[in-house]
Order: sequence, then C-alpha cells, then structure tokens
Amino acid sequence: MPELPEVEVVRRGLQSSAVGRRITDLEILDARTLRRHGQGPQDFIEQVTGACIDSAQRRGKYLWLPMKTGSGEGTAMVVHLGMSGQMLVSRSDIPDQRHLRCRFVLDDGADELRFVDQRIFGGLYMDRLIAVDDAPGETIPSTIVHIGRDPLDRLFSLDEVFAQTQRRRTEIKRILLDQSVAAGIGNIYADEALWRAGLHFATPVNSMSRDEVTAIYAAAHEVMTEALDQGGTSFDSLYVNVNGESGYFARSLNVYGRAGENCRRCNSTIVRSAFMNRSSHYCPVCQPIP
DNA sequence: CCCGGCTCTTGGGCGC
DNA sequence: TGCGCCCAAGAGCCGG
Repeated sequence: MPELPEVEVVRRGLQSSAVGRRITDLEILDARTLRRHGQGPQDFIEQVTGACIDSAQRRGKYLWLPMKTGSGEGTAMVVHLGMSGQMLVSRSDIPDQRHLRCRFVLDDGADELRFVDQRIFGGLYMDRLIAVDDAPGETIPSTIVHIGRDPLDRLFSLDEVFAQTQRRRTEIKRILLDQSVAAGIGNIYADEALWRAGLHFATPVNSMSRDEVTAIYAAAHEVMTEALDQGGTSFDSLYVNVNGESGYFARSLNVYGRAGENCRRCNSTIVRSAFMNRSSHYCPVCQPIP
C-alpha cells in the first residue's frame, strides 16, 4: 500500500533509472489505467511517444514526470500507484509481469518502463504543469493543486495545519488522511503516528492543543522518515521499488496489522476497529478513547 | 464551505 | 472442491 515513503522510493528509482531517457514507443494493455486521461488512449499515445523524461517529482502520494513533448513544454505524466501500482524499470527481454497495464519503451528498446497494477486503483494521465503560488519557479500538475504539502516538504507549514484543526469539527484520523491538509499519510502511517503520539483516532481535532497537533505531525514525519530509510513497507509483493524489490519496514510497525498482539510500550493487547470504512489499529491503554 | 458516505477495483482467504 | 462473501484502500464525487 504505497504511501509517502513507498512513493518516494519509487521516485528516487525513476530519478536514477528513467530520467533523461526518451520514450520511443508505448503499449496500453488496459485502457482503464488511463481513466483520468480525458482525451482518450490515442491522445495519450500521441503525447507520450517521442517525449523525453526531464525529471521525477512527487507531492504526497502523487508522482509526476515532466516531459518535453512534441506539442510543447509544461506537460507531465502523472502517476498514482493507488493500492497496488508499480513502476518497474526492466530489460525488455524480461517476460511481462502479471497485471501489466502499460509499457513504455525507452531509447533503443533495450529497456522498458512498465506500469503494473493488480487492482487498477492507480492510474496514469497527461496533465499541464502550472505555477505554484508559494514557491517561485515550482510547478505542479493542474489536477493536484488541491493536494497539500507533505510533512517531508521544506515548505510544510504546521501553522496552516493547526489553523485547519481549529476550524474543522471532525476526528483527528480524518484530518491525517485528508490529503488537502497534509499529503502522503495513508492508513498505515496514520495508525503508526497516532500510536507514537499517544492519541486515539477519534479524538476531536478542535479539542487538540497546539502541542498535541505538533506531536502528531512530528510523529508522522518521524515514522515516514524511518520507513523511507528501510525502503518502505511491504506486506507482500504488491509494493516494490523500480527494481521489483520489497522494503523492510513492515517488521517495525507497532500497531498496524498487529491486532491481538502485545503493545511494545505497555504490553496491552492491540485492538482493531472499523473507522471510515477501513481498519484502525490502536493500543487501548496508550491511546485512550476520548 | 464542510462533512461523511458511496464507489470503483482484483484477488487472497475463509466458511460452508 | 467450489462457490460466494468479505476485506484490503485512495480519492473523486455528491447529497445533506
């Protein structure tokens, strides 16, 4: 389940293995992957064929590859991995992976960039880049301007996040997962950050002090940085880097996926309960219900 | 504007 | 052995 650390691992892989290369041909094996590309598959093919990959950028869980295309500058291929998306750079003679949705032939054809996605929650589309208000020279795809800066971004503003928590009337986990407040946090790192900060997921945000809001986002920053250092969290083969390798952070998780096991801080039994139509994992002693 | 619920999607796992 | 159901999850969308 790629969240910020996993997407950043993929971005770094693309930075070293795909940036600077030209897409000389491509094949779309499942057009559903282009759901958000409004002009259809043929338009996508026309835009991408012959384009050179200029860089690999990320905000939160969104990746994009700015490209020089025939039609003009200021466009990028936006990539969202969803639950099960993978961007793989591999030699062309390696057989197609199961669930291969799109193939980009690089340069002379010896290598390919492959988008593999079992559940088709992820997707690819072309978008125009527009200027960012708060940073001169920085651009972002037009469709994701509503996505907030993430905790690892040098311009991340805790003041703005705290202001949001003051005026919203909802629970802290909804805010953690709201990508317009702070991007990149998904279900796994939300649960892990809440455990580290000692807060229950249903804590009303407008009741939280400045210190508590600071603590929860510091915890999110900390756990995501540690996960990035371990190559991300992999439970199975669904999340891998561009070389198809898994990360090792799953063994360091304290609550996610540990229902029925003991809390590493106080030895109580970890609980799993439903919230927002998904699972939340917490320690009932370290994170008392408000 | 804000809130919260619905929807899309595949395949592994489990009960009968 | 096989069928059917549940679950995993991000984020756009829409009704209240």
